Amino acid sequence: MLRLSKLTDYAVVVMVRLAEVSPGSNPDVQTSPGIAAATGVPEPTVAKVLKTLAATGLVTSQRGARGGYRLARPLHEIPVAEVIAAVDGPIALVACVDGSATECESQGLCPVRGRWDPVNDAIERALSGITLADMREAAVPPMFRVPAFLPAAE
Amino acid sequence: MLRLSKLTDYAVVVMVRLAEVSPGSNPDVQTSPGIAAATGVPEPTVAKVLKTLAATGLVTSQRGARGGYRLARPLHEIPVAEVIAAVDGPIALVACVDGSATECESQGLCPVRGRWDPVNDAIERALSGITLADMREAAVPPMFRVPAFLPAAE
DNA sequence: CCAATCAGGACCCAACCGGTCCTGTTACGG
DNA sequence: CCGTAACAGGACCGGTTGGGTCCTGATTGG
Repeated sequence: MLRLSKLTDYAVVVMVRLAEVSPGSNPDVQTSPGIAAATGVPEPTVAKVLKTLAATGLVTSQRGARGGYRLARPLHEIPVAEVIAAVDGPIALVACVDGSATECESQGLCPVRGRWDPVNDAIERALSGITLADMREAAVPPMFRVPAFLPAAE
Repeated sequence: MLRLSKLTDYAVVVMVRLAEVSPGSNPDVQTSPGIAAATGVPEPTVAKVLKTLAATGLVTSQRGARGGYRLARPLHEIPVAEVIAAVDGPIALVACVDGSATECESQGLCPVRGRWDPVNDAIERALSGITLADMREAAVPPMFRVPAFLPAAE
């Protein structure tokens, strides 16, 4: 249940990687192929995710040669809710949440008419309280952290 | 995002209807066709949902002639989380939550290894705090409440 | 004994998601 | 000034999964 798309998962991975950018290294931006190599996520998918994130302003992009992506804000200022909303669309568990009044065919007797709203709100709040920084800190013991290498393909 | 299946929505509708059972009327159980007629949800779908709910013990069933379904517990004792878990399976946002260690192909560098757990837990808690009774009370002004009639089909 | 109703499958269709690719457009660097 | 590297933003296609229907038992009341 509550299946959120794999793309969202990738988005988190990519953004965390974006934050782990070489401390004071050459460029302050990272390219799609670079991130793909570092994370193991297929390159086209990385590009797609990055483009989506850039469209919503979660990351900023630098076009042209020597271009790349960069975090718009530090990890601890980015709630998971924003990432999810950016990739998967707005937080909404069921089809008839608010906007679409024309949806319900049996509108007269639909007993949940907007009833999921408190649930949505509760989840929204829960998700807004967790930032990407929290996700980086938590879980995974440091011993499992890999420095980021490996060409991913073959 | 966070798309939960339409079946879950139906489940809530059906269970609320099950609770709105005629106060002290003829049978204390309701049949699938009856609920379908009252809610507008297609009858086979209602039957399917009811069977699933019965399998998880959220509703009890009476077989044979004059049989039907009945709530196992009052609405205010049933958190939405239980309904969701019953219909849509366990609460898990991403594929690699805990059990499956063989999932991650690029296991060595998967940077979110179990990182969604706190998020899952937060949602789980949020969902456990809301009961079906809350959903019935909230939203929808009483003026929109319909007594339940209409054969649904034509 | 018959009819009504639940039980539990199998099954099919459609929508959506994941993933790839292609064609601009921008800007750095020589 | 030109070539190249990288983002932008589509279109597109295939696989998976959920939504929905139906059929065949099993059970119980009249």
